[in-house]
Amino acid sequence: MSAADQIFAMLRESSQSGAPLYLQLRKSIEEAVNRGLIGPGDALPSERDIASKADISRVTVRKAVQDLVKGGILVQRHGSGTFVAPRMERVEQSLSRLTSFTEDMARRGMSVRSVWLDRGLYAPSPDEMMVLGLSSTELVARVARLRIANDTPLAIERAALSASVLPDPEAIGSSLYAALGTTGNRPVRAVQRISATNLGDADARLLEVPPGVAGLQIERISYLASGKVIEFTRSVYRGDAYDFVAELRLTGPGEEIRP
Amino acid sequence: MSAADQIFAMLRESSQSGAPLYLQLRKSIEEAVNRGLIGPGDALPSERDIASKADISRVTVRKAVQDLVKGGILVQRHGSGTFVAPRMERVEQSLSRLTSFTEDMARRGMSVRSVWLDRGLYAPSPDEMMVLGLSSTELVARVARLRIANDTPLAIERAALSASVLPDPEAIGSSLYAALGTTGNRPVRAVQRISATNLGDADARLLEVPPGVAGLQIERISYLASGKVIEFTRSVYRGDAYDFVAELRLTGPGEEIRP
DNA sequence: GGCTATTGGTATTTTATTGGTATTATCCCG
DNA sequence: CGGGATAATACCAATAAAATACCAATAGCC
Repeated sequence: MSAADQIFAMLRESSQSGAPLYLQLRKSIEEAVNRGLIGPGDALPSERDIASKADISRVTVRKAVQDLVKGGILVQRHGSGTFVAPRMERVEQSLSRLTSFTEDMARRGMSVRSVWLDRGLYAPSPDEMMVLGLSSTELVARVARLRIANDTPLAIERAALSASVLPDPEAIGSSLYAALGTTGNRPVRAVQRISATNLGDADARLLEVPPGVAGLQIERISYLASGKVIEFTRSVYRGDAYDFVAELRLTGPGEEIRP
Repeated sequence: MSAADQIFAMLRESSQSGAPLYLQLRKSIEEAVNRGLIGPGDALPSERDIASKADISRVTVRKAVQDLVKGGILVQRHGSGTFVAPRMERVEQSLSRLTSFTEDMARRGMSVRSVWLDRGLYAPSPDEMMVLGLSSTELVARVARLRIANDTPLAIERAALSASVLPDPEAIGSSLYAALGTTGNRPVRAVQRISATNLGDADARLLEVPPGVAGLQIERISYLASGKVIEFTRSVYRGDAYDFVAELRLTGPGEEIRP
């Protein structure tokens, strides 16, 4: 059975799903590539061949193929054909996003849980008054938790918010942002600072590592659409067990595709 | 059980409560999002589908959905569907910006200079052969330098490239990327990994800090348009004197949903 | 070298499905 | 009795999915 036939076989299997045709086809091709049925440099059948064999329109085939070209999985050459892109390593698209802790860990197949270290209303510290724009008569809501993946403590998150946007810290569910969303106080922008620090005694004990071990420290200030500061967060991640991955892209001229 | 079914299951559970229908539905959807049963970018069933399955009017469904849209939890696109709102995403940062140590420091008003630690052609290590796709007969170009701002050593950068793209490491001027650009080997994409590490003896001595101090470690793999790996870099920054700032923002609707 | 079949590239249109809106009926509570 | 919240009906408008027809570049043959 030829590699091309494998695509059609997979396509027939999924033909009951009710999903859009181009999505089914895209998935079939993607799988054929991922399983190595067709390797880098191999040619796909022509768009017209795929269309007639699968009994769908060529434009629909094209839509599927185009998506994969945009994703860097396939390469097309006018007048020549469509080929599997000759790359050695494909980057998951999710890497381009700075994901939340829970999402990120779930993607790595880890079970995640949190332990509350602190949840309550306090008189604000001078720092908090300044960053959050509070007066000395207002209160600050502090939320701190230990994040645990597969029974290994990975991070300590400490957030400070104005009590006016989070009057009842005890009522937070699993997501702080979801709780803010229901009251219409959703942040739309944030500035984040990543640095390295040696863990202090208290934090090291919580993270179950010796004091002095390197940790990633992330400070974040979140803003509402109005520009008002809504949240200040300082998190510390165990340096040996967690790291941040980012994908960068250069845009502009010179993006010609290799012959 | 599909994510959509989860919503209906929760809805049935609460159907005895006597609360208004749209409140029950709103809560069901909210919980499904908070628990991660449906993640950012995922589509909800159409309003008509929800209405018929839950056996309530579409306007009632709409009332519930609208509340969540106002709260920023969901996003609707006319003619397209209802989706879970995207979370904060990283603002695109140009490759040159992150790598250009010189520029970054100049912006902070510091004088910058570099000291070459190593520049030459070597037989590749197994790691380098694998990442760069070299055979054992090819050579690898290694470039290492100590970056100094205001007479304080701040970072050690070690890069490895195929000798075919950088035949003469000695000829590099101030910018590695400029040297690559002139030979047509400009990277268009890079994947970068940020983590924390305790500095070893050698690196600590170069950076003039005690051994064991926390450092930011950045590993980067750069790709050409063809997908070929062109460069592998590992840099260590002094954690106490340098940090990375990233701006995040909430992207609006209209982005491509998971290819 | 030039012709031609074959390849990908593009514009336009049709149709089904989606969210958006105005109007009306109903219930509860003061 | 009225006012607000709740819910249902019927219709409008935007979008995406898919098909048709045609344009343009490449490869390969003569």
